[in-house]
Amino acid sequence: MFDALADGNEADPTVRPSDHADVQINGALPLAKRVGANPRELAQRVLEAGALEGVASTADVAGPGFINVNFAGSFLAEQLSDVADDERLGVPDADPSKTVVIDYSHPNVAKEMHVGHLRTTIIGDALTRILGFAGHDVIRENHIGDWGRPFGMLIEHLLDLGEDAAADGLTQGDLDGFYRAANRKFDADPEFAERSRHRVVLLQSGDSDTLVLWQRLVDLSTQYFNTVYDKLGVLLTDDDLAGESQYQALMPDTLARLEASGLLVDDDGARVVFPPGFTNRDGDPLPLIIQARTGGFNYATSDLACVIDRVERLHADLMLYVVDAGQSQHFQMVFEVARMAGWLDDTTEAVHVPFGVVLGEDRKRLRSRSGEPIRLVELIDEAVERADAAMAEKSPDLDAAERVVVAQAIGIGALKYAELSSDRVKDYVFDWDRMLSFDGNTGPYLQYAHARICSLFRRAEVDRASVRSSSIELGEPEEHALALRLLGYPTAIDTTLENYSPHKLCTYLYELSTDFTSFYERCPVLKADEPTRTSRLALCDLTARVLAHGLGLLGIEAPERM
RNA sequence: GCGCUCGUAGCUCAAUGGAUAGAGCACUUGACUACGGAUCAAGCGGUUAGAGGUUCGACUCCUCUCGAGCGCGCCA
Repeated sequence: MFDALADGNEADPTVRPSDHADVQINGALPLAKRVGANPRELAQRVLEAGALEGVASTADVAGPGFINVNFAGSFLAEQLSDVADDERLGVPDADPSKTVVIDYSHPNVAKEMHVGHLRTTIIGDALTRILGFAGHDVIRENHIGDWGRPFGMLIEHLLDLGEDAAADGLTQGDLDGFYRAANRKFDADPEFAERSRHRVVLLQSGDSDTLVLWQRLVDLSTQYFNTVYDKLGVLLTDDDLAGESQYQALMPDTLARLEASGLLVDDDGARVVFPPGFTNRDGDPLPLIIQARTGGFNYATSDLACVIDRVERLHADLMLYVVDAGQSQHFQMVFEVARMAGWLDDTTEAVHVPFGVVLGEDRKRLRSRSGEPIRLVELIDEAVERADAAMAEKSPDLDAAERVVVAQAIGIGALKYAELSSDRVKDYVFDWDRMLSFDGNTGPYLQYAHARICSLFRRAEVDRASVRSSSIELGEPEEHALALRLLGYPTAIDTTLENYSPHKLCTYLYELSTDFTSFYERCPVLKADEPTRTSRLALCDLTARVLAHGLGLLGIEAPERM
């Protein structure tokens, strides 16, 4: 629709929202500079070309050469009815569609899940849903920590406790207790420590009895993780498990391939690769250690094996690693080595999607009063309890069974939305009252806007599907603004995926909600005469659909009443 | 010491190099026997940590300084 600007001139075709009009078009400024013309005159010529006929109600040149456009109501209404008929709400299918492997959550076997896991799990899950809806082929990989030296002591501790007792503790969610007890014994009891070291050797050599015990630990832990995933409502299942153990067999080959490529260097008995540009404390080149002096492999090796596997077996075009920001140098080095070895290139890309720390009110890393990290399940349960208490107070007429379901949706939704609504790379302050507030950029506020629309339809006693194809008139400014916002959904998804930033989608949905409530205050729906009533119902219907859909992409439910 | 990330209203957060830096909370005021007030409208509040630079235009890009967090060789 703005071809006049592009016109083969490589002008910036960007159309963006503006305070001064529905949208502003800035392309005339850079274009004028390139061709040495006066930007205002150029913009004027663009307008006179007449491409906005039937689209704009007003279009004029402003400031240094912006083109301000206000859309004609009839044009917006036409676009809206196309979107209303579209299952995808106007969002096009990705072209090309990529195979995206996304690595997130990755808890450790026989260790508790904490707030850090909450971030990777929630952000990863939202990105999975958004990428999938956008039309990509998404493969989830939960790279659990199920291998390594601690497993010697964990297995011995399992034997000492007896399998049944151990199973009780682990499935009850006392993973830290189990781990700490094993660790204490390891430090205090030389005989236990010796058994543990021997057990590691057995595990690594593939001793079948040991593997059975190891598998038992893994099964108990993943069973527990699944209860957490279930509470959280995330997509991960056992099918997505791709633990470190699974890459052990690939590591000798990874080493061999690095050796064959000539990248591998012997350094003080260890086998390493020196990616350029990394230095250590003393200013010397910093190596990525592939094989330790002891002959053992490192997590760098495992991550490289992982890259190879994802590229060659899964045919990934894009690999996302939703891992805390503290790992960023590690990933830079791993990816650099993978590029040097030719496993990654311009068409096969690996991206670290980092996130910051969760802070307490004191702006320090969130801890419990005793200084321990807070267990994820406790956070989840408290979120639901707090939501339930709010329901009891504010919606006493909701029946008990429904309240249980809705409290889940609101509590979990609030928790997730708080994670997702600020820029993931920054640290964020955890605050129950703020996240559960019904005012501001929160989950409950968005859910409330949706529930109000559902309520409207219950009272209207009309079938939502029947108003869907009705024609829409945009008389009031609030209707116009809401329409414009609704048409912005595809762009919101696009910008969200540009940098894998779910908070962009959150911001869009929040703005949609505020636009809706402004409309709702100013424009009576049920009391309006026809055809305005039906037109407004159609606007409401589309708003609710976009809200519910967008929340769905964030992994958040949109209850019909609350 | 080196590297990465961050620094925006009192607080919590936004702002694909575009016009007068926007929201929510808090504070002040207005609307209501309410299509769910769990709301809406408005006011107050800024040297975007500081200094240079690039640009028609900088919170955004570059350089330096200050401050905070994290990482920096055989754990994962």
